[in-house]
Amino acid sequence: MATYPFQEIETKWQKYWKEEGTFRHVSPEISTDPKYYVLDMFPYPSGAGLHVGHPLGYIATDILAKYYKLKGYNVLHPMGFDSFGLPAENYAIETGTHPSITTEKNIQRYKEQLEMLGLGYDDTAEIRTSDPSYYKWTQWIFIELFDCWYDNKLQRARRIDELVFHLSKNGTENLFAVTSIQDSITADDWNSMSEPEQQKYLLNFRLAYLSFTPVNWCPALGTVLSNEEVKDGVSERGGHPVIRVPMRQWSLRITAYADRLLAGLDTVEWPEPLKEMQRNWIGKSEGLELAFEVEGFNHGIEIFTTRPDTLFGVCFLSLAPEHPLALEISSIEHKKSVEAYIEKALSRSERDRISDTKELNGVFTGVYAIHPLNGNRIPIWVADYVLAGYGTGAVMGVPAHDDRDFVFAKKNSLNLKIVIEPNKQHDFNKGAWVLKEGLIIDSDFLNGLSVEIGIQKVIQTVEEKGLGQRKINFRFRDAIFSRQRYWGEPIPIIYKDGIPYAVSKSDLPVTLPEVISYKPTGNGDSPLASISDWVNLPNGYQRETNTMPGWAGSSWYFLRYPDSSNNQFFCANANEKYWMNVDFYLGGAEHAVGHLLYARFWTKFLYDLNHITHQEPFQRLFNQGMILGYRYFLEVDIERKIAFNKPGNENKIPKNNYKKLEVKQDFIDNKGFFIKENLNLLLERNNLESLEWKWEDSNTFEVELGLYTDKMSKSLGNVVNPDDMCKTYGADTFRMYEMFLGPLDQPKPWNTNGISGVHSFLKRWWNLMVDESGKLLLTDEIVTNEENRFLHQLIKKVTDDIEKLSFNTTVSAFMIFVNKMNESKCCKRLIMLPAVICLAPFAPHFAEEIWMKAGNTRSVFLEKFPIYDDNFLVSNTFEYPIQINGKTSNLRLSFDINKNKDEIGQEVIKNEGVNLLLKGKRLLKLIVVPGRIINLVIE
RNA sequence: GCGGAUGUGGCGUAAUUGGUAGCCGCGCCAGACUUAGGAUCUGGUGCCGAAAGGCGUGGGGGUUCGAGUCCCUCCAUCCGUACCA
Repeated sequence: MATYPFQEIETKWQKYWKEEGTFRHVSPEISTDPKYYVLDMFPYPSGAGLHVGHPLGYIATDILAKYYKLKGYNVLHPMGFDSFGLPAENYAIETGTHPSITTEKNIQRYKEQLEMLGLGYDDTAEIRTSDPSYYKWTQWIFIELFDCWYDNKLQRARRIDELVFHLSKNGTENLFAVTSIQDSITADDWNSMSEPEQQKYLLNFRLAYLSFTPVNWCPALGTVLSNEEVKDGVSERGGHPVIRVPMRQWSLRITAYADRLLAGLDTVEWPEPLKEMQRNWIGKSEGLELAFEVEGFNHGIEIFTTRPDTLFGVCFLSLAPEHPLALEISSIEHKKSVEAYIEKALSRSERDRISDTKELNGVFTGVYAIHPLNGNRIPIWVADYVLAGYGTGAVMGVPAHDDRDFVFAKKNSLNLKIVIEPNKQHDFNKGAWVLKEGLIIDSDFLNGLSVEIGIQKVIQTVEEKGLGQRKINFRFRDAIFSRQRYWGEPIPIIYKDGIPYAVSKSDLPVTLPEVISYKPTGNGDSPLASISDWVNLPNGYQRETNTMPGWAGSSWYFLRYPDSSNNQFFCANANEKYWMNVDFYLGGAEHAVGHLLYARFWTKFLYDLNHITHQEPFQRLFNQGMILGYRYFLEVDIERKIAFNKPGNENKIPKNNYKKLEVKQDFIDNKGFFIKENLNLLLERNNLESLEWKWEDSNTFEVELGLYTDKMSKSLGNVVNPDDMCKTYGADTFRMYEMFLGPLDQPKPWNTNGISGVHSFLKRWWNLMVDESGKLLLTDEIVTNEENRFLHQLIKKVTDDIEKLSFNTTVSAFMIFVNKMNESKCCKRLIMLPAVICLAPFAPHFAEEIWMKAGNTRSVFLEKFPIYDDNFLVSNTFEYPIQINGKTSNLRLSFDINKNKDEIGQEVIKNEGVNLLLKGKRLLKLIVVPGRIINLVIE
């Protein structure tokens, strides 16, 4: 029997494709074909190399790319590396190795692995974010952001020049700009400002701006993080605590684009849950902003509410600890306690804040506000459940109709006033009535109105009286853009007397200088700050020493691939117009609110400046499910010193006695059972006394372990590499097996149990077509209708399934096909060669080898994908299952496919077998669904 | 709390979108070839039952001639998010 020489053919064709450039894209100047741009999410080249989870998506996009190529498209399927980032830098801090060296090594390893899998990435398009020829353009885009402001009326970014012109003519009159300040100025005010004053003022408008705001400071990483990089109060990378401290930082005014980021979601084909996550993250809410006067002060406190209908139910006001008026208004006798409270609240870490979200504490300021509509006196409190960064940093407390206000009022013995009539069962001793149902009561001119109408009426009244206005707020914040780290893009800014100016575009890139130490200084300066001859320019100016965050380079990289070596522009217009946007983008859902939001923002911004022609970067997006790793544990009772032979004892023994001991691979035999002799060693590893232990069942030799499934990660030690699999079974088997595992979007634990089945399928196909001497057995015999039907069923299935990304079912369709062909030992040219073309996207080396053996001289990927013919798919009879009252019987009756309902019905009634089934019962109804089923309804 | 997803044999899964539940593969059982098998081939394999037959898509209810699929309700698991006024 011939062996299937996968090792030999895989290296052979990988080399051939590389030399021939088979999978390179064609420039739009030359190509007349439609384009197809497939993209994988940008990987960070980590030192661990690829694990089996990464290729899942890469294989899927590779199949798409190869399929579309066979369909006649000009395909761009590139790969690059998001090569700036913390791991390489942390490694540099530990070892002194320059991050670029580590990064280069890791990239080489990634590339080898990708090639080993037969992934046909276009090597001419490869990019790296840490390459100066790339980050030159990242810096260039930053300068464009610095040079723009956002016009709310035109709903687009405009040049700062135009803003300056407007200010000099009209001041802020008729200016609908997104800005950090509320004050209005006149043209005279503007014109009388000095140059530094003007520049300072303009920072309130620039889309890349410098501001002094509370930021997520991570002492362990020595850097500031964006909201998207903080999870549960700790850093997403490394899990270090994060605290809020005010610092001078670069931010990007992404909030200006909030509405367009929301609206754009309706134009793209993304999974609905992902769109929903972005909508929630942006968090648009409509409400009323209004001012309460403060007794004894001449300025009021602005609050924001989405429930203005409950305005008459206000029992207190709460200010965020950071609120500028919090201390100022406090009465003399309360000043001390307020001060102490604020100090304590501000020094708390984010994690502490989160850990007691149920505890709503606060402190009374000793002063009262005046209700703007009924003149009532309302106590003002300071409370840290009020966030400084949202709305106005102050809220009106309506304990009867808001959960938090209810808890706060109860804790601090404040009043509760009911202004919406709840349903009868509701008990105000137990909680607030928060539903927007019921009629308004005790509220002057609102009495008897519904919530919905009440809201509109209050807003209208308040606006008429000039007390406040309708307002839309967004949950998400401007993105903090500076990092106090070494291994990132330098921010292209220089300071003249403390005022930031953009580096001239002709001086880009601002390259990263060499440093002696990669360590963050810990006082908020980046390592760059210590290189004084880099920082201090000959003309007396200073360079910005912060670097850009990890997401800077990935926010526009998809625009670079179509023209990756252009050094005149980030992407020539013709190339951008032809290739963008990305037809198919595949990656994990973890980028939902970070990368995907920033990339959309930069795309819209570049569109506003006419640099590109598309507003949305990714037309169709798909999230692959994560591949999970297994870890194993053994259950023990530490009190009675018993080890269990089977998992599932958690609830059988007292909680304090129960323990799960993690078992590493070295204590597990090749059937997955625990090796009993290792019990003592395991106990010692877990620092347990190992004497006198017993097995629950000492007679059974096999010990089943419990399973944890979690994300594959180096730290959990559950990572599986594709390398060994590829060596044993070959890349084609590995590719098909990963696809065979199940639907692409479902998370699934990695499990190699089935890989031999996929491998023997390929072997069967090989043996069907190739004899022992390696010669192809193709024949030119006449093809039967049945064989044609099997072939065309296959073509149809593959075509349909690829469009749906249902690759697992495609693999099984190939298996069914080969099983059928094997039954008759069919090796006919007209059947087998089209099937090989179908297989090519999935098992490219296998297909290429057979294709070339068949006497062809150019790659199978230069062929045309076969098209199925419906005429071969239909058979002329259908075997109807016969149901009695909806239950399927054993009886089957064949009828011509073209026979209509009535004809079939007539014959069914006459049929002997049917009458036997009826057992003499009366037939009430006969249902015939042509091509599907026959159902007899009897009494 | 809120939002989303998922639940089908021992396991991974499939089901023409309301029409024969369990395709394909793993595992398991039996057999063939073999010095040997973690190779290959053949047959079997949802569960209960000797069989006839009955039961069966997380649980309960409903719509329908007919429900894995639609509706209501409950449960479990996973993911995201969290004081957003």
